[in-house]
Amino acid sequence: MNMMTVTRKIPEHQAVYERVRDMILLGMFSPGEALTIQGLASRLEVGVTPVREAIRRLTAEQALETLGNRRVAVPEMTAGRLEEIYFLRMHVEPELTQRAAKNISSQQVVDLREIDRQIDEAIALGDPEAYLERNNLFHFTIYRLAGSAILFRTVQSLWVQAGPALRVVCGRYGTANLPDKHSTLMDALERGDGPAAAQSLREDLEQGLDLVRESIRVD
Amino acid sequence: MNMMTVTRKIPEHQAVYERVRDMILLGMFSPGEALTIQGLASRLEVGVTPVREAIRRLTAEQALETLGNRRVAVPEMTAGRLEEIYFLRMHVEPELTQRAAKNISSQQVVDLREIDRQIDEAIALGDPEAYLERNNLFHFTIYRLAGSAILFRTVQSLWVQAGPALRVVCGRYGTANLPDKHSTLMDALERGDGPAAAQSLREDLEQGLDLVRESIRVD
DNA sequence: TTCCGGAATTTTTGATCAAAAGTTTGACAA
DNA sequence: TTGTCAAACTTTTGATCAAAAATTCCGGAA
Repeated sequence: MNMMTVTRKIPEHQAVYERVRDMILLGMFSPGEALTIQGLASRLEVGVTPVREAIRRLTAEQALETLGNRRVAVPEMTAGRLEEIYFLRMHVEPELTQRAAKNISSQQVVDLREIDRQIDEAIALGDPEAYLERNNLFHFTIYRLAGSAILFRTVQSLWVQAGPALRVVCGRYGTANLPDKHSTLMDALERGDGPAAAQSLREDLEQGLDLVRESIRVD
Repeated sequence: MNMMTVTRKIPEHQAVYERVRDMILLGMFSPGEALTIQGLASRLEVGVTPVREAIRRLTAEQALETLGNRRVAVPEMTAGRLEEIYFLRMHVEPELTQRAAKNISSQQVVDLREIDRQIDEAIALGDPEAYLERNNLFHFTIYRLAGSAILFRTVQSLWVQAGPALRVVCGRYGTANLPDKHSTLMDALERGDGPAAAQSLREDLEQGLDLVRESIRVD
């Protein structure tokens, strides 16, 4: 048995997985960009073995696609892929939000409002990096409160898949007209009104979808 | 360029991944059972490296869970997990079925009817292995026709997660009262009636869910 | 020029080894 | 008997190497 609650040192492959996933999530690779194991290994200054394992996880999550010839790449966003991703998001994320509304504390609402303030700040400053990072934190803070591990990880995978395309949108149109349905969402969460929270989220998603759709059409 | 369509030799880690996934899918491990990399490697008569990569993919798909202490195990089925899995299945699988209804050919309907006959045979013979294998083939043959890669892989992951619990159900109650909503489903597919096909599938899923719910409650 | 073929280079893949981490066993004390 | 502790054993992990596979590069033919 293990008496103390020890801070377990996480394995390198796990750390590498998280780093690369966050890099994809924040759009640090362009859609279509090919990744090499060795390239990542030298870039991240780690051995090649942990990178291999991280890559396998990311391909399993469809964050990367295998190119047949033993290579992996960030998938190109197509209209079909986009619709599939948002089909799922549109079903799962409102549900998670609704579940979160049952569990949220008033302190957590305060914290969320602070994160939302930082989002608005990032939009005002035109800082897409910060926007994506804070927006991600905002939503996943809520989703974690739902206490639904399987739905949570499914949504995580969907965000990673959408990440590169989202980044392109921000780069192309700037942060000026990015959606902010967050205040009505938080009002609903504060009252513990699950259905209303879910509805706000649907609208938030719909807005995001429209932006990406537009950006796809242009290509 | 590559003129000929060559039969590319798949890497070992890919083959191992598929083998272990199918083993989980067919319930060859019990819920809660711990798996070791070395154990799998010697059991499958392969090296340890490919097994490691396969394990990473399977944990990413939530087919296996990491036990904190660097070990992996087949997750125990809980009421909460079950509801989450079926929440997703209930949204995604009818959609895939509906999409498939648009694309299916009459020859493919004939093939499906043959698979369904084999399912009935397996039920009659009380052969859970064959039942699970053929039932899997039946549904995924349909899902593949939808031509929706992301939804397809999401459902694949959900089936692997449900696999061990399904196997327990078959083992406990036998194959006698297993659902067969397949004939109405195929009639709908044959007419290209997407909504009706989706509805049959919902009923099929509901029946399966009830069975597993029952088996969880007993534990 | 463009296209083809093959050498040179790079990358992936799987085995193997040593170190780190985790589990089991068994002796010994209470 | 029960509980504790350390030694023995097993497993995971990450680096490294050789072989296989893929890509790039380059010279020569059309």
